[in-house]
Amino acid sequence: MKNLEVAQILEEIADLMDIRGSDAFKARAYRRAAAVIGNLSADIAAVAKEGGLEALPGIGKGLATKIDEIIRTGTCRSLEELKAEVPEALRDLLAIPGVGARTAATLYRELGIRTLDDLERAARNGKIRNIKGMSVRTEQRIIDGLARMRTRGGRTPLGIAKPLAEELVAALSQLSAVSAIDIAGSIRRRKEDVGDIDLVAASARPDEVTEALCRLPQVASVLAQGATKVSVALRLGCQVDLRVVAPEQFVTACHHLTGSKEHNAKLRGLARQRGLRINEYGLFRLDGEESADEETAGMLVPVRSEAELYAQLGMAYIPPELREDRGEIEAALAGTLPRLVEPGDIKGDLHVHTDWSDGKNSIVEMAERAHARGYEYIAITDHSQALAMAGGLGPEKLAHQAEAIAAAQAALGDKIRILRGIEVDILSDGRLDLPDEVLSDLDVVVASIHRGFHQNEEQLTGRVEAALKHPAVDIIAHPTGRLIGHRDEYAIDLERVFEVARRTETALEINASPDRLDLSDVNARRAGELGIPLAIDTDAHDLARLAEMEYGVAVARRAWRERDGIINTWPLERLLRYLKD
DNA sequence: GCCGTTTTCGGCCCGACTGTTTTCAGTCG
Repeated sequence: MKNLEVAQILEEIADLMDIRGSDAFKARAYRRAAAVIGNLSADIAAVAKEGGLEALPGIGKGLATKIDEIIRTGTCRSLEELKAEVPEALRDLLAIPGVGARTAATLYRELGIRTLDDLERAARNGKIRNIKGMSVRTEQRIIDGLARMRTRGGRTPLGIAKPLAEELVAALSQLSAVSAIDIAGSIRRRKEDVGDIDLVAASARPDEVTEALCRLPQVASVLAQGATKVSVALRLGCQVDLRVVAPEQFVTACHHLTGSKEHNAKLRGLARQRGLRINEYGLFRLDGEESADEETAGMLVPVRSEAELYAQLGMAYIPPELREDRGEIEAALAGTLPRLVEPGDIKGDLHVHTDWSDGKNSIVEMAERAHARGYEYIAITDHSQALAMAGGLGPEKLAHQAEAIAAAQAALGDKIRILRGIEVDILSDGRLDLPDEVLSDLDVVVASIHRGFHQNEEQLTGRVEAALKHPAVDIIAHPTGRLIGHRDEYAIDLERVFEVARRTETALEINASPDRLDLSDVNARRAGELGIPLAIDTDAHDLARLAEMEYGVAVARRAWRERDGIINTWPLERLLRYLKD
């Protein structure tokens, strides 16, 4: 039983409790435990075996017993009892923005709605508006929310899919039958969410490899199994396709299965013009004659790497993140591909939280970890006072924090520079949540919106515009407010934001949290092309999430960005000059 | 259900916003 699976079961219990109307604090305790286990680096089953569950924060006698039961049996009595009382399918309704536990319970009680289909039918037939406390507008919001969920349907966020894929690769690479194995598909291209996990293995004994995958503990069921290809469903609800090829076919198979489909199609057309043919089994010279549909027809042109493959087609190597047929093939032919920013270029993180607001770790801990990651600097940017629920800082607390930062700096010496910052709320009227003289005293001011999402486009854009024009503001964080698979961008005129950001030379953030990735690849590309400085920040609330920088860098790469356009690749001196201006 | 110790019971990040209401429940972060 994996940590994430245990966490999901605890989440399920909490959701069902909320719908049932149990004590909200009890449900919260389950959620807290789920989060603790989900973020745990140690294996929960091992912890349980050693009797260490109760040592974990938020887990006492009661939960420890239940977690034990879950690890042993895959479920627990209280979950089964809840399921008998509350239709499990009601949980799906919670995914709709604006529908919480109470609404879900009401919909079930009043209209017998259990599933998303039930809900849609009721909404379209105008049944919702008749419920006390609901209206035509509520009905419309539900219809809109449903439509959005459907288009997202079944996709897994990169932040979940990639670690899962890596786990499978680690397991399968142990096999003696496997000479090479790698992740392909949209995970390798670092798309923000993926339809399934694609793996490619090289082996002379393919059936041993496909068999091994089917037997992995993560696998719930086998969907299809052939000689060299197998599809399985994971217990976490994600599909995996594994393709096994001969070792000499590994490079071209990886390339083929990395895609995208559109990129490959264009590449194959180009190859054909040059008398070549590409498929998953290799690169072949056609020698004038069309020798039927035999896969291996023509003469094999050996390629030892993808770079060689692209070279054979007369173009520069195209990194996976660019393979979307968004102009990369033309650029590679012309030799004008950008030199993409790399994880190693990042010299600091300019948006992180500590235990001064809603973060988990101390200033020193965050700075130490940033140093361990090889950074030159880190900006401490806790929330401002308007976010009371996150323990936001007012002027006084901020002044105290300045002392703590100075002390941390003294303790760390010249290992890393700790910058004093704030993530200041852009209030509903566009003012900032702290006085100008407080903001101007800081090294880094990150401004962002945390409330009033439902304002109209004029209002929201106006707020961001006002923040951009504020002389103290250096970076606008998560500019569109989206949460991947959960909440759309709010109504904001990005073109206008870009125009003002360009004029004021204010940086826009690529928020690296896999929940956000905001700006998105497409928006970041547009911003970068306009010459707007970008900052890739993790918004980390604990040590582990500082590592999510890789996802932000991936977005920047998918956005065709080079190092120089990212302000936190700059050396400290240059960054400080920029922040001062 | 967890936690602390000024409390083994009674708190539990808590305020803003929204929409539907005439005083507030539900949702969100």
